[in-house]
Amino acid sequence: MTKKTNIAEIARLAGVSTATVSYVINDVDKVSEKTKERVRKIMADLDYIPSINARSLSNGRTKLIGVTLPLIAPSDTTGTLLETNPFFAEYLGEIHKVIASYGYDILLSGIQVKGKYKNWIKSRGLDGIILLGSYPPDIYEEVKALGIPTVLTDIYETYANDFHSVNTDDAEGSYLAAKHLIGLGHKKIGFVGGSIKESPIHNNRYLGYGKAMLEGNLKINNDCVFETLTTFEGGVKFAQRLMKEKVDLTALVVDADIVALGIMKACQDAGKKIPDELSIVGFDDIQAASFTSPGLTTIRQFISKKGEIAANLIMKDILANTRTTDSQMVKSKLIIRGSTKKI
Amino acid sequence: MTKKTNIAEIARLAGVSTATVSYVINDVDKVSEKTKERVRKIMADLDYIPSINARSLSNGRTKLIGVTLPLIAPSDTTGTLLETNPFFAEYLGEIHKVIASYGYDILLSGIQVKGKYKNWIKSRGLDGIILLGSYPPDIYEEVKALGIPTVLTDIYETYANDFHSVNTDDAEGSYLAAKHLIGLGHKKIGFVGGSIKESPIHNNRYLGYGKAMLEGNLKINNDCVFETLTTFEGGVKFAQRLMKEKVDLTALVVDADIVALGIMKACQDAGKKIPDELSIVGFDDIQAASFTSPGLTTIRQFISKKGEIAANLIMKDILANTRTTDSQMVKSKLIIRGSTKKI
DNA sequence: CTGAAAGCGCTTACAG
DNA sequence: CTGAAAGCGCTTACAG
Repeated sequence: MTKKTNIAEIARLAGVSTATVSYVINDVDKVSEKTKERVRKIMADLDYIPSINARSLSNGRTKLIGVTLPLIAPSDTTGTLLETNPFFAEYLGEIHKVIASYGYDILLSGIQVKGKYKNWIKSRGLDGIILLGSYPPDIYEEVKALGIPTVLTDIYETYANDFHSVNTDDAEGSYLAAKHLIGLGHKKIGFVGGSIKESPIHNNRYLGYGKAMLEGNLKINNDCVFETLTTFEGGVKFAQRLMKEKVDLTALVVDADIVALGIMKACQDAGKKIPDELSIVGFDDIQAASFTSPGLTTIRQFISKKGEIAANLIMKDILANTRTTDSQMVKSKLIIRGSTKKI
Repeated sequence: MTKKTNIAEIARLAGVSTATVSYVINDVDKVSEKTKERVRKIMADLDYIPSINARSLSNGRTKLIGVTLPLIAPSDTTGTLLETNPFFAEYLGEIHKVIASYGYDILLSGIQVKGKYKNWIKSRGLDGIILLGSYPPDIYEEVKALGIPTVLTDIYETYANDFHSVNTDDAEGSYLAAKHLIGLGHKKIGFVGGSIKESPIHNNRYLGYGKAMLEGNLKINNDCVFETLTTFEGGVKFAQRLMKEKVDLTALVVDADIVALGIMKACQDAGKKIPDELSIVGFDDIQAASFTSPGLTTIRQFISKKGEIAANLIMKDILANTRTTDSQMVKSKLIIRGSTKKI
């Protein structure tokens, strides 16, 4: 490895000061076109690339944005999360795409220990952070104290108002799902969701379903609302219970594709035909929703749209050095495949 | 925001020099236990966290590792890649897990323009890079010139010898797949793979299949070896052709799950029963392989194992400041689900 | 065991 | 339009 060329060497070769070289690098309008040319030529010849690191130290910007994933179970890692939930990968990728166009990079992390997270942000000098999913409330206090641009994703809690936030219109999504089933003539429609009482997201999805049922003059009782873990296994177990208890439903609004796929698989493995004996609508439109036969009718979340919005919100604050708090809602859309049928 | 406390302030408060504080931070064995205690106490009280950035500038280590994804099509982004190929997400996550335990972080990138990639590495001062998948040959020249620890993944080409490399035993994998089918009594077994001639990975998978066929005294002719795009759509199109041309095969060794899933879906949608009319074995064991009904019999790649190895190889070189070139091969394993059946 | 000081590679008022 | 110099927050020989 040849010794790294630095700004001093460029300055020496160009016969100017390091300040002037710096101005050229940053395209500060203080240097004559002639000098600029000369300096640029030398930089190109020496294949000189300024160190972002050194720049950060003097101007206080690292051009680094932290993206944080919710490690809930002790066994969760950023790996298992990225692997099992396609949402994160797509969101992450879209953020990367936007911020890379500004010369920014992403630093990935999960949150394990509370204080450690804050220290990580400080030690790396992150310019901003984007949080995916929800965390223990005190995390938000910590983040707020940091005072850096922050975007929250899929958070409905009140502290969302202290930051930028990006959401999917969850209620509208399951409303569309239920409406679709009602339009197909279904009357006994169940709802399957994650912890409805504790998670505002799941609760909103439940409310959208409820609204559609109400409009359709259909009854909701305790026998048609179910809670499961939001995993494939959760869906499998639910379906097994459903079949065993012979619950009398012709259709299901499921608030996550991963669960809907589990239900579908368990039913099919047991010989229960989808959609002939049971219509199913999912939520998310993950890639695998189109892999099954029949394909899963679902509510598409425009994840990349959300990622793009999140990235732009944070870049706006970083570049303008402001601390605004926008809240944006992204529409969802019904995608009809083969898992739903007229009754 | 309160003003950032720095090492000078700690030194002042503790009545020592900044050098001493630095020694305490780095746990250099030069300071008396008593002084250490005092300094540590003050650091804790002030919630002081050293800037990695500043440290990097003086010691030359950024504690940053670049992970690079192969953007092949012009429309590829890190996002679409992470989303459509679960391999990347899992690999990335596992690397993250390992290096995070050393206080390192990951910087993500795709390779679009050649020179830009090199400049990115230089400007960020990355301590090492891990490349997933294959790239145009000149990229390897560039990377080599950089002289930083580098790990290649799934590369068989000769330049792999200049770096660390991690591979799956591809040939063994499809050998196991074909053996399984032969054991079930199949004789007319086809192979479906990506560009067999151009990609050593696909070629190796093809060779494994060939070896098993040979051992089983089964014929391979041009009518039973097929090339497709390694995408879900590629699988769908192949299956449609297969059914239209009424190719006389009872089983398929497919060299990627994503393709196998496309084949299965197209067959099922057309009323062709899996595994009754056609047995299928995939390769990879992506998450969706267990979502379908029947589940996909496949060859599991131990992706997280590969990620762990890659991360450890690079950390070893970084910490010891060496440039070694190990080459590691990870075994694969047959996972039997419902897509294969005795004939 | 502890400190003074140079250095890492930049930026940025300030002066001219 | 250009430069001298201080500063960003650390580390690290070197000296004692």
